[in-house]
Amino acid sequence: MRTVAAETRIFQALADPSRRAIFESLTRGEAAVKDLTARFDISQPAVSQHLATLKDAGLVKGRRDGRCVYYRVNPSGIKPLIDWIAHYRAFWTDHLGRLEALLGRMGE
Amino acid sequence: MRTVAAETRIFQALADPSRRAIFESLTRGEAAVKDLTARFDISQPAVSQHLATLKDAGLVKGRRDGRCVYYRVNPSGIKPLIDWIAHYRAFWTDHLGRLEALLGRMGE
DNA sequence: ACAATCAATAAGCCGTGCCTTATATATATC
DNA sequence: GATATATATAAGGCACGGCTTATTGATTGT
Repeated sequence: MRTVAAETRIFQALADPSRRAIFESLTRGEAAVKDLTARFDISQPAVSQHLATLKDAGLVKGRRDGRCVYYRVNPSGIKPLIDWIAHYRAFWTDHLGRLEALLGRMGE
Repeated sequence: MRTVAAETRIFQALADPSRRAIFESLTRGEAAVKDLTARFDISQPAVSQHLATLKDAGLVKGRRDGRCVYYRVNPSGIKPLIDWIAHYRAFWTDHLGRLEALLGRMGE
């Protein structure tokens, strides 16, 4: 088994629409596997497998509470992704305005 | 054939290590297919296929000059990716410091 | 026109990815 | 302890992705 770069795991994890939808759903708040299974039109094992992939990429974390396992976004998980983009900042300096506006909103 | 979201195409395009390496190589400057073929240990058709995928995702652009076709990064190509990340900014506010530093460097 | 160079396309192989159903494991309840 | 609920794992099917070699297309030069 080969070691895979963090960026590769993150890009691969977010490349699948179903998995990205699950991740986006979790950004709206913590949710149990059964909640996500109810939300999407795929089987419970499929949801668990997607969550395992997201967890392996460091994008989410799981917490068991009784019978349920609640998943939530790991805020620092997308750091490698941000770092990767920042590394090629020379190519998106034209987005500077957008970023400044973003920083402004974040200061509120 | 199904329509695929822009973010999906971008994530999928950057998920493959070889393809991401080609993209990163292009951030160092324009290059012809033959240059990239010499740089990486894959066949010329493989390089062309990767470039087609990157182009389809809007990440690169091609320009023919004589027999050679030169590819370069499309600066606005990663905008959907930045927008996607920004949409979940609530989860990376802890990276604010890094971003501010980044903006500082970009102002130089 | 012919030959040489560069790139794209075609066809096929093979591994991987995502889904399913079936089963196992863990926890709670009766 | 037995049953029910919640999740994870196992196994298999099937499509897709990335690579190869072979070929075609485009451009240049002799």
